[in-house]
Amino acid sequence: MRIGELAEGCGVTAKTVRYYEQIGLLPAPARTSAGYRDYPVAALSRLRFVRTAQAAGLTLAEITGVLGIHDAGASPCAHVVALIDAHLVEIADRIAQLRAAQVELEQLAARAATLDPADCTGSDEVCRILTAAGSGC
Amino acid sequence: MRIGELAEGCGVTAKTVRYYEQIGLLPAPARTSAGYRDYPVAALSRLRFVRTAQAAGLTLAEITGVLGIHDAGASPCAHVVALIDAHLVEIADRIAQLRAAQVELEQLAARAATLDPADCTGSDEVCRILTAAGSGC
DNA sequence: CTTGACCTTCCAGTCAGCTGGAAGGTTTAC
DNA sequence: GTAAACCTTCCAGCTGACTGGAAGGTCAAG
Repeated sequence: MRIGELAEGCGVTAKTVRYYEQIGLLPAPARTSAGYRDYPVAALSRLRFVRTAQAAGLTLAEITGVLGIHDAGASPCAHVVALIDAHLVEIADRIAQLRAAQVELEQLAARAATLDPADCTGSDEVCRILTAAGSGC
Repeated sequence: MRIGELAEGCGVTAKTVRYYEQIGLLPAPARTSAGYRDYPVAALSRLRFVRTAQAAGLTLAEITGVLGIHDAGASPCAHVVALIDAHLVEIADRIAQLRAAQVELEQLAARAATLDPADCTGSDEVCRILTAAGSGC
């Protein structure tokens, strides 16, 4: 199978496949006499796995790790479960952060509605909507 | 005021201040005879504004825009309100995405609990926990 | 007078995951 | 035979917000 066929079969570009090979995510395939990459059918399922794992939120580095464990003949289950748990924690954190930002921005929007632009132009401050906001720094 | 003092006064590094100047976020200050940057006290409030706006979720490019409007003598209120609204939409989208990912991962974790690693080692698949997951590709 | 903390410029790299383009070789269809 | 579609390598760039380091100049304290 040539690279374009493999790529199309998984919804990626040939460029992406070469990139995956370059970073060690996919093994270097055999070559035809003309130097074209010649993939076995099994490459399809490996690449599909990569996309699936990526869709589940794993990074390419993590997927490389999972594949490495698999290729070493071991079962990556425990590793995968740990990765999933770690990602769940990350996602929960990120949602909490976004929620906080949301509350903050909604307050700013509410504040903006009470301000008259005409009151701001002469001010030293850049923008009164934002100035008193974070109060960090 | 020297760069280190300004930076420390706002909880950033001198490198960051130079970077902000480089991308046009902060104006180039006066220099001492030795070539050191010499900031007016007002630089503190401008830099603080940058950090506040950043904490509110605005990108440096957006903050540059807000400052530009201010420096041109206009009131950036309407612009700021539009930015805030846009960010609220973005945040809502992002939270929805994360929630979907969360549900997906929780299902995977639940599935993992029902699988026996011993069943996997001999398989052609890389990992049964993930394989049937996304079903995309 | 020397030590150390501070400052300067410039160049390059980090993270992640690709993507674009140049310059050239191969295969396939008409 | 020729045009289009495919393949190859290599190098560079993108996003965003910095950060690291080299090589050198300056300032304040003891």
